[in-house]
Parts: sequence; C-alpha cells; structure tokens
Amino acid sequence: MIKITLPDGSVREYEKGTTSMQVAQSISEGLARNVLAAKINEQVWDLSRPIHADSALTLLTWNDTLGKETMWHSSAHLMAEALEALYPGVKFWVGPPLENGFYYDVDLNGQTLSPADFEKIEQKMLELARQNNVYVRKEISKTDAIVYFKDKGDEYKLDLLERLEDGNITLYTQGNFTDLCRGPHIPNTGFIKAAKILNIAGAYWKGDEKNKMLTRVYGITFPKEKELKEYLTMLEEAKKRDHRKLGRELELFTFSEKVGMGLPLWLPKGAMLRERLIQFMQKAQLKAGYVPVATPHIAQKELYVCSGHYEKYGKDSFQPIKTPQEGEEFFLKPMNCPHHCEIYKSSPKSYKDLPVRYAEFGTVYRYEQHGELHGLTRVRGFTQDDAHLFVRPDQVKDEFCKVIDLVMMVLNALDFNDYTAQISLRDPENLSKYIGSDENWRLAEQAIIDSAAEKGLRTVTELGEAAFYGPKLDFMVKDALGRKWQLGTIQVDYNLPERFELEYTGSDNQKHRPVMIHRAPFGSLERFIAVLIEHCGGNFPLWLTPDQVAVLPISEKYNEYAQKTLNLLGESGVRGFVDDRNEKIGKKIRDNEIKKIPFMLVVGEKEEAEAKVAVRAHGKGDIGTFTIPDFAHYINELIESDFNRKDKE
RNA sequence: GCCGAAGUAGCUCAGAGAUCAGAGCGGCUGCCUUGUAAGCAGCGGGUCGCAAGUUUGAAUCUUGCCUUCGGCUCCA
Repeated sequence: MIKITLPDGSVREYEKGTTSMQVAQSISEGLARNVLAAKINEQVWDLSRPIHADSALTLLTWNDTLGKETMWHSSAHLMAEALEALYPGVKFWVGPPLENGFYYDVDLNGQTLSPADFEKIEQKMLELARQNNVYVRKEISKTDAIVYFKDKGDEYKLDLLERLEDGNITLYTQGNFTDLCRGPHIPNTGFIKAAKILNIAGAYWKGDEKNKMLTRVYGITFPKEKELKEYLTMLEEAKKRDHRKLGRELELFTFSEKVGMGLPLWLPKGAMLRERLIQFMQKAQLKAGYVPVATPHIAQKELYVCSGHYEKYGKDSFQPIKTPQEGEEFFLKPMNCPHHCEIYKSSPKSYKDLPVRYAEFGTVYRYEQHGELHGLTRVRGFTQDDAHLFVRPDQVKDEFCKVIDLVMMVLNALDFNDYTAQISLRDPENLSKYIGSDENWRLAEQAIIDSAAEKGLRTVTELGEAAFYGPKLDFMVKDALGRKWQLGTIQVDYNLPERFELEYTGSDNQKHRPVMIHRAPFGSLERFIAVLIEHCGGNFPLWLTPDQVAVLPISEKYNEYAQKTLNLLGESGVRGFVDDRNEKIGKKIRDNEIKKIPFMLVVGEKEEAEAKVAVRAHGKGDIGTFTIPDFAHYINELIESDFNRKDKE
C-alpha cells in the first residue's frame, strides 16, 4: 500500500500502482469527470500513470492554471494532428501552452496557410476531438525514436532528440498523431469541446534570425463552447481599449507618414494630459530632493564614444548629423545620462554633496527596427521622466528604497495594482562580462533584493538579465490584451562613472568614484500613457483627464449662462468646455457620454434662474443640482480625497 | 530587418475588370428652441497608399516601394 496526501492534508491509502484517475474516482464521480491531470510531488503527471510510492497529490481541473496548461498542451497536439491531416508532409518543431492558449511552430513544406483556412482546421480539430482518442504515453529508446522520426522525415524532431538523453524519452500518441513529448496530457481528446485558431505568424526556428522561418499557428481551446464565446467577447472588449483606437477617438495623439514612422504627434488634449503628468512628477521629485537640469537634444559624437554607446549602438542608430565643419559629427541623443555626467563634472563634489539627483524630462531618439514599432508603446522619439542619482556606495540601498517609494507612489496614484517587479542580476556562470568590482556588484544586488523585499514588492528574479554595467529593477504592467510592458525602471550603473571619470572627495580627503542610479518611474511618457489609456479604458482619473466637465445648454438661449458657468468653474481650477452645438439635449448627453466626459452640467431656464447647474455623472446619470461654487468644491474635494486615500495606502 | 495580412471620405466600412466610387457616423448650412443616450432637411468632402505594367478599359489583375496590423528577432 502507498499513502497519498491530498491538498487538504488528509491521507488516504491505495494499492501500489494506483493511478491518479483511480484516486479521483475514489473521491467523487464529478471530480473524476472533470480532472485533467495530477500534480504528484510538484510534478504534473498523466492521470493514467501508476503511482508507486507515497506521494502528495493534487488533482488538476480546468480551474487550475496547470490544468489549463495541460489541456492546451494536449490541444497543440490535437491541432498538429489536424494540420497533418490537412497539409500532408507538414513538419513540426515545438507546440507549448501559453498563458492563453497554445501555439505550434510548423514547417508547412511549401504549402500556405491563411486565415481563410482557420475554420477548416477548427472543424478538423473538433472532428478528431469527438473521437475521444486517448493520449497514450510510451517510453522509447533514443535509437528507436531516431528511427521513427527519420522515417517520418521530421528533421526538427531529430534536432530535439539530439539533445535528449536516452532512457528519458517519451512519445505521446492520440489518434493518428505521434509526437516526441515529455507530457503530461489530458486523458483523451473528448475534453476539448471548442477550438479556435487565433492567428498565424512567422517565427524563426530556435528564435535565431539566421534560421529558416517557421509558421507559428496560435490557437485556444475550451471544455465548453460557452467559454470560447466568452473569451472571444473578452477579446472584443479588449480591442475597444486599445490605446491606438482610444488615442484617436479621444483626440490625444496621431501619427503622420510625412513626419515619419514611430514619431508621435501630440494633439492639444494629449499634450495637456502629458503636461499634467509632468507636473505631477516634478512636484513629487522636488519633494524627494531632486533638482531639475536641462540638456540639448544633440551632442557631439565624442560624448557617445566616451560613454561607450557609440561603439555598441552607433551603426544601428540614427546616423550622425554633419555640419559645414569638416569632420564634425553630432548625434541625436539616445539617452540623457552622458549629458548628466558632464553636469556632475562641472564642479568638484564632496562626499557631503552626495547624493546628487539630477532630473530632466529628456526627449530621446532611438532607431527602433521597423517591425518593432507599436502605437505609443514602442516609438523612435520619446520623453523619459529621467533622473540620475550620483551616490556613495554606502548610500545605494537607501536611495534605491526611496526610488522604489517614488515608483510605487506613481503606480498607486494611477490605480495600477497589478504589476510585478523584475530583479535582473548577473549571470553567475559568466561573471567576467560585467564591469565594476565584484564587491560593488554584490552590494548593489543585495541592496536591490533587500529593498524590494522591504517594500513588499511582488518580484521575479532573472539571472543574467542585468545590463553589463549594473543590476536593475523593472516594473512590468500588462496592456489590455495581456501583453507585458516595462514601465518604471531603476538601474545601478558602475560603467558611466568609470568612463566619465566621475569623482568626489571623501572624508579621507581621497578621490572616490560615485555610483550612478538611473531611474524613470514612468519609463517614458509615451509608453506610460499608452498603458494608462488601456488600463483605465480611456476613463482617466479626474485630476488627469483632459476635460472634467461639459456644460450643456438646453437651447441657444442659455449659451451665455453656460459660458459664464464654465468661466466661474475655471477660476476654481475646473476645466472643460461648453457644448453649444445646435442639438437637442439628449444628443449632447449621448455624445459626451461617448467621449467619456466625467461630468455633464445641464443648464436651462431653471438653472439660470437659480444660478445652479444640473449635474450628470458619466455612467451614473443625474446626481442632482449644485450651485456653481458647490460643484467646484465637490469636484476638487473628489480629487483631493482620492489623493489622500492613496497617500495612506 | 524577417514571415504573413491589410491600405477606398476625418472615422467605420461596402464596391472584386466596363454606371458617374457608395453608405452610416462626424463636419458645414438652414429649420426647429429643444429637459437627461441619436429631431428634420440640404451641402461639402476622394488623384481608391505611391509608382510602373497588363488591358480597348484598372479602386479591382501583376510587380516594386511606402505605411499600418499580427508575430519573430532586437530593445540603452
């Protein structure tokens, strides 16, 4: 007999060789019907695999992330089977599950696949799924596996096999399809009741652009037709939040082919929103001891030769600007740090002066690859809320903590609650490629780890993701479609102080090298605003939104009173506009609801007589009448209490 | 940069070798003088992304380029 420990802590005894499926059946029939896979001592197993030793067991269903992954991994095999039936000679690379669905990289063997074929593949998948084919696991010797795939002519699988150890190789077969696969899989294809091919894209074999490009087919499946419908509805909703669409509708920004790709043009409403974000940050930075600096948009080539950026990025960036002077070359600045280093050097520094914190909203230009440009999230000209802190090594931890506070304050003020912080450290296998002393690195890495823990950040640690010049902490936020974007970043840098020979005089009257901290809580205004638009669906916080109120006169007769109302509100810092179009009130309300204006102030005969406004809140409807000073007070109070609430959090 | 798809009015889209290139929304003008999610009528608005080619004839077919979109690679 073996002992099986269940997640609730209870222990049951079973015959040696019992399968997870049998355990499920012994618990309840319903569970046995819904279970997809089992977690045995932290490993996910097929339900049909016999258990031979005492184990902790968790039965995984569709409600578990691991259950979904298993289902989607099995679905990738099902899609492969369908593709093989429809496209003879198709060859397969890998087909993993994703956060939402799965993909399979395939070589179509000269055939083509287009969105018009999606339905055909979906139908084939469902047809095969209905056969309730069992996913059969088979252990196989390496030699036999090589013979099998050689026979099949699938060179990609042979490549995979080369790197696998004998005795550790399994095949999975369902219906007519056999794949080299570690598993695990769901019991049979019958669990898959709904399938959708989402899109296709090119993907280099093994992610190397020198290799052949395979076709990556993305799909998703569900155990119920209804869930697929819900998922597709969710995708539609997410598309409505796309910052590129809302940016146009809310008149925030645009692009022009003449100006050039990746170079955003800010419209008046967007520019004002930007301006408010800048002021918000400047206020917070002044409070935190930053001092503003300002630098030009170009610099001589020599500056970037000194910083090392020329050598690393020179040929892949915007090419130099020539002058009538022979041999003179200027570059558009791709970052602000070298300029700030020169500001640091403009006067001698004492240990008592540190930390020095130079802040600048610096616009930088980077020649991003053509295919990489994406709305406002990836552009060629953008403005960073940049600052550089020059600190003594013993101040790194403390300053780092303060910067985390600032980043968290910003994310909190804009209602970003779902973010993760990525700690990027050195690759322990390859320490020689990093610049700076081992001791300083250890100090800085520990400082980052400790500060993040101290602040209670949800973190992931990535070894080898550090820049060559220092470790960093990045704040990642998801957009409406679940794509991850890096917003705020904090980086420790040992390289630039070295290259620019930055110094301060210590208490020992000796010269010392400061440590530099780069930080940008927004990351860039462009990307931040893009993610913010998607995050709030265009319903910006009241303090930030372009127009807080729309004053709606009932008829032309009240246009004058409407304008007077707006002017009075303006004196209290409330901003908006008068909708004096010759339209019925119902139409004006509809239009301004669509434009997501937070408050609509309806004014007519009654209101003018009483010197009041009838207030309608976006998405809520009528909230009563206010005198104008009362309403101004109401709206300002709302903003203030929102800030106060967040300050306390 | 690579693979694939798409570009028609300010926006969303129809037209798929031969009516004169269309609709809705938005815009403008007029009528109405409006009370909480679309009042009525009229008018503008387009070298059908750009260039070349095939054809008696091209928005429509071919090729090249540009831009955008979905991915890949890259990302200071």
